[in-house]
Amino acid sequence: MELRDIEIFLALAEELHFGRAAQRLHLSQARISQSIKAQERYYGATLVDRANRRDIRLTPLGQQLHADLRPAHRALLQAQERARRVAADRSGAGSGNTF
Amino acid sequence: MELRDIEIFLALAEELHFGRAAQRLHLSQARISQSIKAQERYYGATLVDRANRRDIRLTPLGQQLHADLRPAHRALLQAQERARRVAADRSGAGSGNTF
DNA sequence: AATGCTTACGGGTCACGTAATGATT
DNA sequence: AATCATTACGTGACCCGTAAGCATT
Repeated sequence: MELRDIEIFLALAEELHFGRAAQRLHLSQARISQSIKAQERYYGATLVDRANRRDIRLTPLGQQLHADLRPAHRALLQAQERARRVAADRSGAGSGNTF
Repeated sequence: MELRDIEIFLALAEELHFGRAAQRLHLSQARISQSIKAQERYYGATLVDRANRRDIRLTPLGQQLHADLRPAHRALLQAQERARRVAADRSGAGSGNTF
């Protein structure tokens, strides 16, 4: 269970469509399916209800997971982005040297 | 940059010692070094100050990153754990069936 | 038959350990 | 020389795409 899988789940949860989730992440449809399947094994329950082929839906567990995971993932990205920005500022402009 | 790297950084930030961080995660010392080096490339700055061999220290950027990353990572783990718990409850006890 | 998810299969990448090297006390 | 971090190198694992399969409209 790595960050990439979490991003795949979040994309699917928001697109509610394997193909569009794949497009959004520049991945194959198969990869989305593989990852979701693995995550469902990991959690021990289905996250996505594939009843209709027209539009899939999240199970209650999937909805809960999405609600919990999204802000946490966002916070993680922001922490990284902030660090990169600070690093760029330090090395680029500033007082003229690095220490 | 995946979850495992973040965990390695967090362990090192708290242990302030490559060997102990390795023990804590059941990894080799070399792996810690490799991962931290990769992350420093990723962020474009040093995160750890290796001045003294006795005890290493986080750079200011490293401290900031740790402060930001730790709660985000914690939230992520909790989201996963909560989902697993719910899944276990649903399949185990309950009203007697799954739908 | 067209659309869309899944399964099978193969390859390139990389996480990781072991071993060797380097630096500091 | 003992301790601790880094570098070199090889291997097993897994991410991912392509292709084939299966189900629904």
